[in-house]
Amino acid sequence: MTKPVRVRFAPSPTGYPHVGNIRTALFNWLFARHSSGRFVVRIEDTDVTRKVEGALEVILSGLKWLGLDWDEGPGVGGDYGPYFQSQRLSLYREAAERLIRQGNAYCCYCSSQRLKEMREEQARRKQPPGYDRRCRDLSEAERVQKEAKGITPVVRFKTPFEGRTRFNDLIWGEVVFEHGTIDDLVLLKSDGYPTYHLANVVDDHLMEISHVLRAEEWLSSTPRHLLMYQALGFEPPQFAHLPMILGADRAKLSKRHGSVSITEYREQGYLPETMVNFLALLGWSLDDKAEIFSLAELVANFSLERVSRTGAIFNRDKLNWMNGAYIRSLSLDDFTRRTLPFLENGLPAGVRRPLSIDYIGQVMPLIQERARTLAEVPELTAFFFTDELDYEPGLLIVKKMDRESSVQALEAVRQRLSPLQAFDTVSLEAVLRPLAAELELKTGQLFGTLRVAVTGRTVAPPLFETMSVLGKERSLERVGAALDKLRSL
RNA sequence: GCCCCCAUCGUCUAGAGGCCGAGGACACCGGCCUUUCAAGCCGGUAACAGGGAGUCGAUUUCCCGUGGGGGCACCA
Repeated sequence: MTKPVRVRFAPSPTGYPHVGNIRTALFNWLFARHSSGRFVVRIEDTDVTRKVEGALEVILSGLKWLGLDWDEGPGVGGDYGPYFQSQRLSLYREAAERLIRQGNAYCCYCSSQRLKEMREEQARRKQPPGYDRRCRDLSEAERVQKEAKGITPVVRFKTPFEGRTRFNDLIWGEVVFEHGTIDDLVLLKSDGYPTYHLANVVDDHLMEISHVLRAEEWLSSTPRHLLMYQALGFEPPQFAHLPMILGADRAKLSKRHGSVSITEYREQGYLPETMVNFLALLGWSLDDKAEIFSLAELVANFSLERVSRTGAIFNRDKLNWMNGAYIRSLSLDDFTRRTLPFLENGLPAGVRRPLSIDYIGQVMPLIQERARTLAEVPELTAFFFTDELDYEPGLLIVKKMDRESSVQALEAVRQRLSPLQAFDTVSLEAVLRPLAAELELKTGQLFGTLRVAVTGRTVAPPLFETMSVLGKERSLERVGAALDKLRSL
């Protein structure tokens, strides 16, 4: 009989949620949901010195944003709590003490100064760094003496000198490590907090975690963990190490590569469904065709067998494309609703607030298929909201035209449009297209000039739609302003 | 330095001995559509790093090398 699937995402509140961490969370979540298992969030707050205030909240809100809900953990509780390691200190201490009693661990009194010098010396001699085990076989008398000096020891694991540990990683297959290459790692720090290694093993066991899905960077510490499971008499979970997410230079994705926090993508106007889909495809694929997956489709199709072993570069171009595709697939209402906060934030301060929902509703259809991120919508649509257009007058003179012909064209436009009753796209086209012919201009010339007059830019949404949304009065005002600019040239 | 791992277009990847003179997607380049830009449609450029072994036959198996990554903290 197989044990029920229980997986966990175990972030450390030492910084904002890196997309790599989020990808790990996503895969854990997908695996749990696919196998009707439980997804646990456990907070690994054992590094007091690196703790970042507010990071926890950001991590959790990031998960919520993406739709990754958890069955046990912060805010929801569960039968295996507490879910903060800082509240489980006695459990780790007990485990460490037991290991000492059993002869699997020992107190180490070496100062961090000595350890540092030792590592430097090892580096100088081009030897692999590692603890030299000076305290491994201290006599009782020596220990008493050290204690008398007031030194608070750390607890180290007694890694066997001989033998090897092999395990079958669900993604990497069989992996073997010689014990001789593993030093005596610290289990309990001198401040009484456990290291990741100890806390992880103890908690994964106590929380009955069945599968550990974590990044590849943990692969080489897995044998240490296995050794600890063995010493503690715990049955280890199954391990699956996920490929790394890389920067453009193929190194582990980090700050210097630009945006790495999921919150930055949120702020930059990427949709959660884009991030989920994109991250899922970094290291996992279904077949040789499918690119766009909803969360539900991912749940239905996810499997570890289809996770690759190769690190994947985070490709911003593809992310942008995908976000554009998702934006286009949104209903107009949904698109508008999601864009609203970005408009509130991004439109020039001079634009009167509150923004008119009705007016925005008219603008949004013109921009939806052109936006790649929500954050660029304000920039793309600013001319709809501002009264004064600030642009280079020269832009009004398009290809094969000069100042005179441009003035003429805009004057003609003004004359023909002034008496218009209906200012809809059909009426506008019915007037302006013939006008171009009449003026012996290509439509591109007339419309190009007019586009600049009305929007202040050469690239904009379709002209007639734009003018229709702006309305007759404002459109003609802008034509007038353009004429002034041209004449002052 | 030591240990572990990885290796198909620029990027994400499909490919589990003949279906591959290698497929899809992004990006890029053409073309169509078109009032600009997008979107859409059509087409194109572009990869199995190298060397052995084994096989009737290797992108696909094994070995060697090469390149890359990860780890080696009282950080996770």
